[in-house]
Amino acid sequence: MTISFWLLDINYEVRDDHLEIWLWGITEDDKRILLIDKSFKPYFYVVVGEDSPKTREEIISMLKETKGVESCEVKHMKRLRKEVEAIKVVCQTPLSVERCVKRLSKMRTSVEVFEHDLRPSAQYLIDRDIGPCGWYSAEVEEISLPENVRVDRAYQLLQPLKPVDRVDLPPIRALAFDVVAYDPYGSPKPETAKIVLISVATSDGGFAQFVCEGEDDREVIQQFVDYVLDFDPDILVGFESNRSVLPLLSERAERLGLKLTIDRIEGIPHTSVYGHVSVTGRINLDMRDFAEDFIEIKVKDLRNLAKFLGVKREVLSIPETEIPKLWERGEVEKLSAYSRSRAEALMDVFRSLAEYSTQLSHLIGMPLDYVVTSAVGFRVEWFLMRHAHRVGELIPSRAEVPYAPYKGAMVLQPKVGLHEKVAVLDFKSMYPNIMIMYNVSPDTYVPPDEDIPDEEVNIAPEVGHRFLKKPPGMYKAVLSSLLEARDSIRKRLKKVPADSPEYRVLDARQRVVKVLANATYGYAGWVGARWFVKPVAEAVAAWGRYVISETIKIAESLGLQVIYGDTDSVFVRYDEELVEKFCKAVEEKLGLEVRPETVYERLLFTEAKKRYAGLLPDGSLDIVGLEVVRGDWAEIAKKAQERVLEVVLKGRGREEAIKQLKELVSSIYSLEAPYEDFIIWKTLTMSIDQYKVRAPHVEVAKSLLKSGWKPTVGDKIGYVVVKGEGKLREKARFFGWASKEDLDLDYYVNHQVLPAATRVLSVLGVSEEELKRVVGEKEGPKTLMDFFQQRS
DNA sequence: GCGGATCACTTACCG
DNA sequence: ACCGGTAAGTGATCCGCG
Repeated sequence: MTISFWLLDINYEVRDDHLEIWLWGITEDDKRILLIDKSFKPYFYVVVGEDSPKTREEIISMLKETKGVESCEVKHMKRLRKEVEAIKVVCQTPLSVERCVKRLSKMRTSVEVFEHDLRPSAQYLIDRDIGPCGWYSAEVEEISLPENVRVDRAYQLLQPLKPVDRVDLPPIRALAFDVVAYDPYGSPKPETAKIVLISVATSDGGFAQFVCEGEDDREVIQQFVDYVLDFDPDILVGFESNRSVLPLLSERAERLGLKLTIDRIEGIPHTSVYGHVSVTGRINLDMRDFAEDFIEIKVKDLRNLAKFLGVKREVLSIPETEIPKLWERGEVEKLSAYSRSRAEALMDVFRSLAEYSTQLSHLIGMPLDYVVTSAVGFRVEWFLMRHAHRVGELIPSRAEVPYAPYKGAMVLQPKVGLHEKVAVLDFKSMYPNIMIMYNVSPDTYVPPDEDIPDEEVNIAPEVGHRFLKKPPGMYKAVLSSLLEARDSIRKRLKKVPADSPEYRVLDARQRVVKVLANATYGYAGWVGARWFVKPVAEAVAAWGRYVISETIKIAESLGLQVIYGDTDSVFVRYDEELVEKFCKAVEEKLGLEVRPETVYERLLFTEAKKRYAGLLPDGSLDIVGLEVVRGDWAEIAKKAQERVLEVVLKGRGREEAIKQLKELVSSIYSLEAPYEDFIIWKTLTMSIDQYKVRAPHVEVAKSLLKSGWKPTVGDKIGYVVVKGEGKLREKARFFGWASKEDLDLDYYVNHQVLPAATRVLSVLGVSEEELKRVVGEKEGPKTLMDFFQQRS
């Protein structure tokens, strides 16, 4: 029989020394199914070196007598530019693959192995060219449900899956959950914590809450498990569920003698690659991981993510350190409202990202939960591996390569000052297009020791690396398809209102494709990449520098004054006619498309590169690189700088800017400004003991650690600076442990507000000393007496 | 032993 | 666990100084 379904998840099982691929799907008529494919065997390739003391035949016979090897077959493959004869070694299980590779390495013979480090489910998806989150039809035979498997029906797959041409989503059931834990000693630890509250919101509008009433949290956890099994979600939606929530729940359950059987095989969640928690048969999505894709969100909490995605619902916020206090005081209602708002917001967040994430998974071909968790480099690599497989290119195994820096992009020194009417001319996807145009790729690179006529290669400027003009390399093929995908998304984008959440999601999606295309260059220079070839990255950067310097020459020859430039853009005095002429000339001479992306009414440059602010025609400000857009400055300083910028760019003069700054400073000294505006947020990028200097946020993290909290790598530490003697690090306090009255206001004025404001005002000739003097003056009426004195 | 100059470390940004 | 280029603050260290 033939069935049609949407592929949700994939995993593998080894039964009686044989591999089974398990495909979890959703059918059109809302049934959950499991398809078992017993036809797939894990495999790897061996290429025998020319200098190998052992012949290919000897190696084949050695492999054939290794336990678990099914077959060895010599296949004609490609390895970079060369045609090679590779032994395809098909094994019974991943374990037998491992065994073979170990034997080969012991032989001390010159062989290269390929694909031995791909997990079976990954190899299956690549081998069969299947992308998760898409529709497929399958020839199947219904079988009885395997033991403990919780689906409507199970099948054995008889023939390879065939893709079905439809893009809609099936009726996905999603369950969002929020967990509140109580630990008298700080961060919830399995030994001392108890789960006191779990809120659950479902895609059909359901809501439930389980509150701890007894001695321990046994019942709460059991109620949650029962609810999950009863609702039977396809997707579990959580926040920080990978890093903390699910591990905590699992361990608590274990300690209580319970099993957190929330998957579809009556097993328990298990941590797999990249710290992701797998729940077999379902997709476990941690919305915290999504936040990483949105660079606009500085402090990546649920509230900010929801806000960014246009979620209307209010997300209540309680600092982590307050939760134990509330529970101890019996303020369950507060906690319950807080948790409910989070679960429901999570559901909303999921709704607004469902389309985006599934498209991403399908486009890259990675399972949904991995694609969200994985770093950009792995997404690029996955995409490349699928392409390689299609064209018979061997996928290299990951190797350890030492770090090798190289020269990157060119950045011009900006012309300091306030400029009128400035156009920014951007190259459209410069690096990808350079790679396409000059066919720069690992499989087109010609090493220096090879003899080849000059007319057959493109030679990179400065560095001299050579790349075959023909045939097209991997990067050219892959990038062309990505750029096309982006264009089609952008066409859809134009049909959607610009202020709708849908617009933002589509926009994010096209950005992901763009990021993926742009990351291909970064991938090429990443030492961890399977296809790391330094000359590829080096050549692309060199061509980039060539292109931008030629572009500057063209601009200047046309009489356009270049004010600034960075990597793939030039800033020029705007002149409609000249700019048009310029774009044409660049395209003609360099073969790359350049376009005026924005025209600023006014633009301010300090002497620093990568930092400027411009006034757009619609009256809004575009601020780049300055403190306003940085997440590690106190809000109060950012506000001050933004105000000053607005006044200056809108031409209201430096006196007005200084006046507004004075107002702001006095609002600091009078304690009118809200406490949150004084918090400085900095990321803990290493574990605490790895730091070589005692930075303020690290000292604060240490103090948190002392009182039982466990700040972990990646956490944003929020601190304020309080009155007192000594170094800054001695005056930094966790924001939850200080109040307005403790703040060292002079620090904020002299080290936050004034430097940020001076950065801008110095362009207009105001020095920090002058500003300090002016701002420090007594301003405005303070008392009745002052008031009358001023008027007289 | 002190205080400014310089270096090193750290974070976050740009494209 | 994507690249190099860049700014900027704070801590750590250097160095002259009778």
